[in-house]
Amino acid sequence: MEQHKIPQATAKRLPLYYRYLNNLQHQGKTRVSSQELSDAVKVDSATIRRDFSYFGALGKKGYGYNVEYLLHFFRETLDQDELTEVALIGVGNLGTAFLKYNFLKNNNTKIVMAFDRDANKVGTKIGGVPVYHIDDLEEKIGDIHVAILTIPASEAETMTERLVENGIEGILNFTPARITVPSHVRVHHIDLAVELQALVYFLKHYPLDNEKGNKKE
Amino acid sequence: MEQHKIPQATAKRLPLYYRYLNNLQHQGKTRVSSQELSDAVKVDSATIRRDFSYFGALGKKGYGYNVEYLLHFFRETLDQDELTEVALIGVGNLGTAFLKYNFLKNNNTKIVMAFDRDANKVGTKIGGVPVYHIDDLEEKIGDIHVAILTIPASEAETMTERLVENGIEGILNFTPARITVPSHVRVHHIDLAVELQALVYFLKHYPLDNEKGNKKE
DNA sequence: ATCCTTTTGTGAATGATCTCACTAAAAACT
DNA sequence: AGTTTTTAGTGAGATCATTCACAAAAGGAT
Ligand SMILES: NC(=O)c1ccc[n+]([C@@H]2O[C@H](COP(=O)([O-])OP(=O)(O)OC[C@H]3O[C@@H](n4cnc5c(N)ncnc54)[C@H](O)[C@@H]3O)[C@@H](O)[C@H]2O)c1
Ligand SMILES: NC(=O)c1ccc[n+]([C@@H]2O[C@H](COP(=O)([O-])OP(=O)(O)OC[C@H]3O[C@@H](n4cnc5c(N)ncnc54)[C@H](O)[C@@H]3O)[C@@H](O)[C@H]2O)c1
Repeated sequence: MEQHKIPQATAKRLPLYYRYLNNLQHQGKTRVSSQELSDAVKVDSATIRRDFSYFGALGKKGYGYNVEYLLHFFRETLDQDELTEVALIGVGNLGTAFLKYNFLKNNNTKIVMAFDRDANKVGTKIGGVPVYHIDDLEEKIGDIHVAILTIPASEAETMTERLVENGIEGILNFTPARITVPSHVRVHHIDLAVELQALVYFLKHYPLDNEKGNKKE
Repeated sequence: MEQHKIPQATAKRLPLYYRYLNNLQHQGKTRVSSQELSDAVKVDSATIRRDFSYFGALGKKGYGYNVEYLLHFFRETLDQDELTEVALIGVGNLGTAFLKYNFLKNNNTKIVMAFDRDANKVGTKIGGVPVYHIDDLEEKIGDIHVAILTIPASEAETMTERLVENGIEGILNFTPARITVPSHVRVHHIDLAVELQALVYFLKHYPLDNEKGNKKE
């Protein structure tokens, strides 16, 4: 609850850095420069150095960064040791895919329960995660504070109210609905149809160069 | 290939506006104010007016915007009449979910074919979309220029090269790998594990207000 | 026709993020 | 030990995006 100084843009890149540093460590690399990192994660090297600098001087001039040290540092900063439990609401196409995916790899989050209103799904386990009836939400949710929302858009608003009443403070919303929440609740929207449409729009209206080279975003 | 003036941030919101305006029309509404729109899509009303203003004066002072006219205008701007065909690479958990989802609702994009290397999947149809063997990519891809990538991260770099050689210019990448592409190719990353981790990070480190009200992002 | 209300469109201020370009420190080399 | 090379950290400026706040236009009412 401390660091107010880290820009949101930086915070969003931290998990990315963290994951790549993990890869490096598994490969046995002990040092890395901002330029190498830049090539790998496709973020400008100056931006990477700036990002790291918000946490103090983590590197050594003329040497780069020590992978081990950086990882150790980020593990603390990103609370990697502390597991955050997540509930998934709506075991449909998308929800099922998430349940089968192991978010725990390089990650400190775990889906520990799922809810649906379809009696055929209730009682089963998908990817090791138990599926409960949505009517039992109040009973089962415990002190989980993060939810993934993968129900039809028409259900989103009502469900959100219910989730918030039951202590949810963070929602990853895959529904196209733009849900309304009290100000202490944080919602991140991932709108796949919009992403696809935006990509197509950029392709048509923002022509890129025609030569070799790299571009991000 | 004209409007260079529209900020990327604006371009990304256009599909969102478009979809909501469609809803309004189906509800029979003929006019809408920037404030109403703001409440619905959770974007500041001044931002909405600014966004629209890049396209000229689309509204009337003291009245708002005519839904029909705005829709007509966006339909042209977003090339809604022109269907963009998309290929999906990797019919696994996530890929299957996308195939079963109808992106065409309020949308001008359609997944028309999928590829996998798993013989059990090849030859089937999922959500009406034929699944071909990845070896037949060159033969089947035709002049599709947009691909959705849902294969394992380890395959991403090689597959990307292959896609680009076969005319792909836009990639929606769900793989954690940050792929390298020539500069005429556009990649949008959607990294679900990062999104989840970022949400958790924000929850822990960026406490929000404690009272009632709305907040976006 | 006049007045009051609504709501756009936008100049200017603010805020956020990114990037250049340089200093200084450490490493690597000779 | 001295020289060269590498590379972090950062001040300052550039770029991009959001928001304020208000004049002007149009609608609606009487
Ligand atoms: N599948 C995709 O590729 C995709 C793409 C973009 C957006 N989305 C959005 O993601 C959401 C889920 O999509 P999907 O394809 O998985 O849909 P789906 O219909 O396959 O799954 C929805 C699930 O939610 C359950 N459900 C419905 N109402 C519920 C309630 N009140 N409480 C608990 N469970 C309830 C249903 O039983 C079903 O299992 C939708 O809002 C959709 O618009 C999906
Ligand atoms: N499922 C999720 O919720 C989730 C979440 C975050 C990220 N991801 C990422 O999305 C990607 C796909 O995830 P998934 O869960 O669907 O994986 P998956 O293993 O279920 O599916 C991968 C599919 O790709 C196919 N494939 C593998 N190599 C191929 C190749 N060279 N050519 C063609 N097809 C090939 C496989 O046969 C399989 O059907 C992964 O990179 C994963 O990290 C998935």
